Amino acid sequence: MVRWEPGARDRLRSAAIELFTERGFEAVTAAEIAEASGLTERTFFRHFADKREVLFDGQNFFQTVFVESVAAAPADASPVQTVEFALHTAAASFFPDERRPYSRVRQGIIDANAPLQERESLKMVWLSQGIAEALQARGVPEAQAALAAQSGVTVFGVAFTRWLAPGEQRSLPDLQREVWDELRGVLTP
Amino acid sequence: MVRWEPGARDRLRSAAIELFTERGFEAVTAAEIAEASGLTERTFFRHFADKREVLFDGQNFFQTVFVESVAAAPADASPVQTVEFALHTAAASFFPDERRPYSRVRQGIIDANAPLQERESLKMVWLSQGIAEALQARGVPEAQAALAAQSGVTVFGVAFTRWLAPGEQRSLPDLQREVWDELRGVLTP
DNA sequence: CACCTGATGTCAGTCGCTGTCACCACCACT
DNA sequence: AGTGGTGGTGACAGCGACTGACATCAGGTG
Repeated sequence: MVRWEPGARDRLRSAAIELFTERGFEAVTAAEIAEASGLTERTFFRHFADKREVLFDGQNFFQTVFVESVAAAPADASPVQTVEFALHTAAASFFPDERRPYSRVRQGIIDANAPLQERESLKMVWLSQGIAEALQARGVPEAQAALAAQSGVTVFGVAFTRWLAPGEQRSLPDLQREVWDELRGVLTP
Repeated sequence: MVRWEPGARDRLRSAAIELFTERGFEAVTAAEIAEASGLTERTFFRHFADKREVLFDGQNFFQTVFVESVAAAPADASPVQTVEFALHTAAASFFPDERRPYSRVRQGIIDANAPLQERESLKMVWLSQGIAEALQARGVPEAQAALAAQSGVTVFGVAFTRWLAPGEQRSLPDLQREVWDELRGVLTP
């Protein structure tokens, strides 16, 4: 026997997604998510810093993979090539095609609620800053690092949206390659 | 004689900035801002959708100028040239050098508080979306529009940060031209 | 067996924010 | 002059997000 049912965090997360899908983010209280998981509101806030974070804590792991992949890129790669490599690596490991249905559900919840979009956009800023720092650790000057990192986040954002589009079959890394080419084409006419 | 003291909105905004600067965003309640303005908390929330918005409602005007400048760009300009033109126009009219001290104070408040950074990053997303829509209205395909718009927001962000740096003397439009060149250099080695 | 540890429950409290109703100058119209 | 509409405001009650403080309780450790 165990002290408590294990996996409280996971139970809270899946209960939250289920309830948000049914009734929308705003119409669900933290206490309800906790109750649906057999826990109390106070315990919910011990696992997640706030109600929105229950949808975003996985993103921290993605950022970790991304930043580590920057450090693992070939030493002779240019800043942008480094970001391309890291973005490809992180996307391939974190967003396999099996994850697409879950990502669509999650994105549907976010797209329906402005406060969730705020959190999402801030996480993208942090991702960009994390990549820029990792580039600087490789000796890239700050200005180039910030621009290469932000371009990588731009490409990720556009490619990710395309990946979630109904009927889309291509993998996220494939779409990222496509968007990189489009970005270069747009900026150099 | 007037019914009420006019300029309630402006009084709330300047009282808020003063209090935030003294004690930080979190340590100031909406009721205190209202009281310092000779109003009630309820009236504060009639003028601003939430406590953070008191620092961001001016940004809506910037976006309006930006989007209208996209429509006013020369008809033969490429998507990126259109964004460059609009960014230059909006920055010149909305961020003259006289505004730099105020912008520094405001940015200092935002940089010290994560929820404010969330709002700021969401406004940048909206700005990007607004520009992309204006480009599409000019006949630019969606994919190119999104990438050109997002690149413009990237350039604005980097240039704006540089504009606020201590000792920086150059104008925001000048810095934006510089960053555009850097971005092209980073992406096309 | 006593003690420590860590996840949880309980409770009270603050603050952001909202709905509702009343008030009260000013304005327009008759 | 009277009548009614309008819009900014005050007063009040209430909900939900979040926090601090303290108690509980089962398991591991010595």
